[in-house]
Formats: sequence, C-alpha cells, structure tokens
Amino acid sequence: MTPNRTEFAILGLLADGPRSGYDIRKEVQETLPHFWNESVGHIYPMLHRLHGRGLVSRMTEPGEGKPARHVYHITEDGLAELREWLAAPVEPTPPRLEILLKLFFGAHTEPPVLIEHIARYRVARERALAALERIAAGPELRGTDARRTYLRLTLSSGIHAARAAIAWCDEALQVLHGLAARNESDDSSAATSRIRGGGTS
Amino acid sequence: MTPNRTEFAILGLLADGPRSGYDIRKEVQETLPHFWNESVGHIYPMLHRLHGRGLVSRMTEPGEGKPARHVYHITEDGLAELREWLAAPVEPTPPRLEILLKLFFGAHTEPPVLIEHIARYRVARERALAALERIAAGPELRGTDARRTYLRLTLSSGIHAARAAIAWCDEALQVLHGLAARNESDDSSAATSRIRGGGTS
DNA sequence: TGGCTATATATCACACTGATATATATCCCT
DNA sequence: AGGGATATATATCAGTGTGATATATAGCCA
Repeated sequence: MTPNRTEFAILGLLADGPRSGYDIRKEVQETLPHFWNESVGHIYPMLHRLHGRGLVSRMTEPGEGKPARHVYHITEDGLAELREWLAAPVEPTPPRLEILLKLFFGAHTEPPVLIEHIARYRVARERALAALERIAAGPELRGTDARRTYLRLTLSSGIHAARAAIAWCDEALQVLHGLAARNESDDSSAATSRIRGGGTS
Repeated sequence: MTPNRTEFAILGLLADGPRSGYDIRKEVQETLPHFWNESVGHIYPMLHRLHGRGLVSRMTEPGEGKPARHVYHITEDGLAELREWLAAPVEPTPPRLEILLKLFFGAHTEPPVLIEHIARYRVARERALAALERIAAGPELRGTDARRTYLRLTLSSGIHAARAAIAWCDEALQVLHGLAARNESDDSSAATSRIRGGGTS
C-alpha cells in the first residue's frame, strides 16, 4: 500500500509547537514548497485521524462569529512515531517530470514548440534559484544550531538542483535550435512535409 | 481538477505503434522510469476510457489458454489530442522529496541518522548516474534523428540532476559530520540535551 | 513436483490533489 | 455607504495516482 507521508509532515510541524489546521496549511504553503508539496484538502482529515489514533491532542478555542479554532498538540506517542519515521530508510521519490515526457514524445510536434517549453521552464528555474539564494542569504538563516543548519541544507539542495536544471536547459536549447535550423534549411526534403503535414481532414 | 497525465503518456506510446496494455506496462517500467512514473494499475482502466472516447481503437487477438490480447491503435482523434497536449504549456511538477522532509525535521533525531540517509541516497544516485551514462553511450543512442536526440536529452537531464544531487550529498555530509563531531566533543553542554529531547519553547 | 518467470487482463483500498463551499471580520478604495 | 479583496477557519468532493494482489496458463529448470 502507498505509504502515508502526509501524516509525518503534519507530525513534524506539530513537533515544533501546537498549531491549528489553518496554521499548518499556511506553513505548508510558505515554508515547505521548495521541496515538499502537501495538498491542503488532506490536512483536516489527517488531523482528525491523528487525533483518533492518539498521536495528537486537541484543544478548541471557541471563536466568536468565526468557526472554532482547533489547536493540536503532538503527544508522546506522536513524537515516538515521528522519530521512528525519521529513523526509517528514505523511500525513493518516483519522478514525474512532464517537461521530459513532452520532450520524449517530441517527434510528434515541432522543435519550436519544445524550445518554447524549455525556455519557459528555464525562466521558472532561474526565478526559483534567485528566491532560494535570497532566503539562504537572509538574516534568519544565520546561526549554527541544528534547525537552521538543516533548513540551509534543504535550500542548498534546491539551489544545486536549480543550477543543474538551468545548465541542462542551455544544453537542450542549443541542441533544439540546431534541429530547428536543420529542418528549415532542409525544406525540400521529406522531413519538413512529414512534420508540417499529416493531412488533417 | 488534477489534470490527467496518464492519458497522454499512453497516447504518446501508442503514437509510436500499436501496443497491448501489457506492452505499455513493460515499456513504462523499462524505458520511462528515469523521468516518469506510471502506476501499472492505471493503464488498463485508462485504455478502456480512451477506447470509449474514440482516441484509440482496439483489435483483439484471442489467446489460446491465455487471456485475449487487446492491441490498441491510436486514432486520428487521439493523435490530435496528443499534439494539443504537446503544444500546451508544461505544468510544473510539485516536489515531494522525502529525504529533504526528514532533513527538515532533523532536529528531532540525531545527526548520524541523517548521515546514514544521505549516504544511502548518494549511493543510489551514483548508481542511477552510472546507468544513465551507460545508456547514453550505447550504440542505440547514436544518430541525429529527432527521436534519438530527444531521448538523449531526457537522459542528459537525468545526468545533470544526478550529478547535482551527488554534489549536494557531499556538501551535506560534510556539514553533518561537523555537527556530529561538535555534539560529541560537547556532551556536557546544553546542546546535547536540547537535541536529545528536552527543551520545548 | 515445485518454484520461477513470462504473458495477459483486471480490480481494490488507499493516498494525494486542487477546487469549492461555508461563514465572518477586517482593511482599503471610491 | 458600498464594494472588493484578503485573512481567519473548517470541511468536503470528484477525480487522479499508486502498488499490491487476483486470476489463469505455459515454459523452463532443477
């Protein structure tokens, strides 16, 4: 069965201090997204389940007008389960890189389409790289305590990955421009008509 | 609603020639996995649906003893839909890197645990890098046609990513060894007890 | 005989996803 | 005063994705 990692993402955040579902939601969207995606629709049901299993306790602050705010605390059992997961071997992440899937099927479209995809992807990665570098250089990240050290390492991972992606984009763009040029200069041959044509009806 | 990418992975493979569900399953597990994961339980239902929508046609070869073999061909409608998807903007891939999630919560375990995770991860990435480089250097990849060019580019992407991951591992291991050494030499100070589980804030 | 692998389709429980629904309060602009 | 956006806060839904398992037969090898 697919392992449930949402559970541990939530326990991990709660291990840092009590939070409501709403708080977790915000944190997930603001702090984690450079290496972890957590779908917001999963958080509330998971908190209920963790509560049912005794891994978190709940304290309700009745809101006036607003819905009641349920604040969750991690229990000893929850902490134990978190630590067990932290010690367990890391499951490999199955990749799903849409841009590579499109490139893989690229023979069914034209090089300029692929060039456009990669150019856009490159821009996005450049932006992500800049954002990560800005955070990594920020004042909150200074310090040699474990927590900040680990956060810096996750940022560094993103920076390495972004730089590699950008370098690959440059290589790919060069190759694709070469292909496109060849197709153009070659327009009396069968290659062009095969690509352009196909006789749609 | 979550976009359905399985559909296009299957159409893309069928655009290369008729295949059965079993063939697709094999291809997905042998050719795609360095950049695309497709869960096998999804393939047969998806083929039925594509057939219902007229994007593929089916030819059944009755098997003797064995279950009948259903061979699917992509239709003109299916090809049109594939090309439309190829031209559409690439959706960004939300990341879910379990190793970084564990590292992020690393303050709730000890550095040696994290070192072990990263060391294992490094080995896996080294192996993946070697496998990709072997394929990229192989005789089937020689040639300047579009299809092989695109396949080479997907391999190159994996190679760039693997090298970056390995470089990051080396950096992370150095940092973590530093942390571990400090914790050891420092076992009378507050740092150790803080890490072992005491002070919540 | 028993076990393993390959061929081939089918289904299930569960995990994950992003959108939307339901309320209220506050802040800003006109 | 009105309108709109944003923030607080929980909840649910249809749909996608996942890996394991079920079903059946045949070939191979020890």
